[in-house]
Amino acid sequence: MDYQSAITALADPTRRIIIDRLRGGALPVAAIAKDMDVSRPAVSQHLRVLSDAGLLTVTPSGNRRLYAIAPEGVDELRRYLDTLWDDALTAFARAAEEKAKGKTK
Amino acid sequence: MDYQSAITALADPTRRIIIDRLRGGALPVAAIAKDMDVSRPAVSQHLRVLSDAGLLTVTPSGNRRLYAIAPEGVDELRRYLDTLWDDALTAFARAAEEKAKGKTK
DNA sequence: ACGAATCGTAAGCGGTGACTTACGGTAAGT
DNA sequence: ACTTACCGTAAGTCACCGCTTACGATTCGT
Repeated sequence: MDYQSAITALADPTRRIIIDRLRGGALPVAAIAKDMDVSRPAVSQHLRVLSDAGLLTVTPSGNRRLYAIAPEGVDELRRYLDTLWDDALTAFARAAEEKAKGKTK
Repeated sequence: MDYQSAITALADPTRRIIIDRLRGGALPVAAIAKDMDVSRPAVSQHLRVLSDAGLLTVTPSGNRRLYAIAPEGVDELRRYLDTLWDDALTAFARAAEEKAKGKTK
């Protein structure tokens, strides 16, 4: 369960832009860095972080390297948030119930 | 759609610990900061960030202030990750399909 | 009314992280 | 073979963020 590094990776705005650019499918580094307000090496560093977090897959294709979103990595985050959401809901429901009981007493 | 501040807030390890302590229900600041490796003011600052991100609700109760997880804030993150997950899956499937077609040709 | 408890905020400091420039390495084009 | 394109990495700088200490405000207890 390495959702920790995944959420840390997604905390950076630039990295979220990169992720958004990869929603349509795999892209090489140059295409990702095109028309972005940071340099290409900066994008490479971000891709490194995202890959280490398990959010991206890298497939060398001749001269270039194709980066794509790894569904499994995203799913880890999803599962963490699901448990958090469940606990929050049950706690919320119990608090409302106890508050109602306190009112009537 | 303020999932941006929510994911930034959850990026900090100390804030995730705070969130975990609130899974069972609402707690005052002193109870949250108890047996934690940071000072109470630090916890207050983190609670501030989490509240601003919409992840916590604050209800003043006399002398103390009760913090609880806000299900709606968590849900925003969930929805963001759901769309990301969907896009990642469709992109993954299409990539596999095109790769198969390339093989047969 | 006075002291204690609970909590938020201000000021200041230190460390981490994001960025740029510069460079090296590999593959493709001619 | 030589040049060009694509990409990762190293070194260095700088702003931001998390932490502590100190202080002030509000509320409870007696």
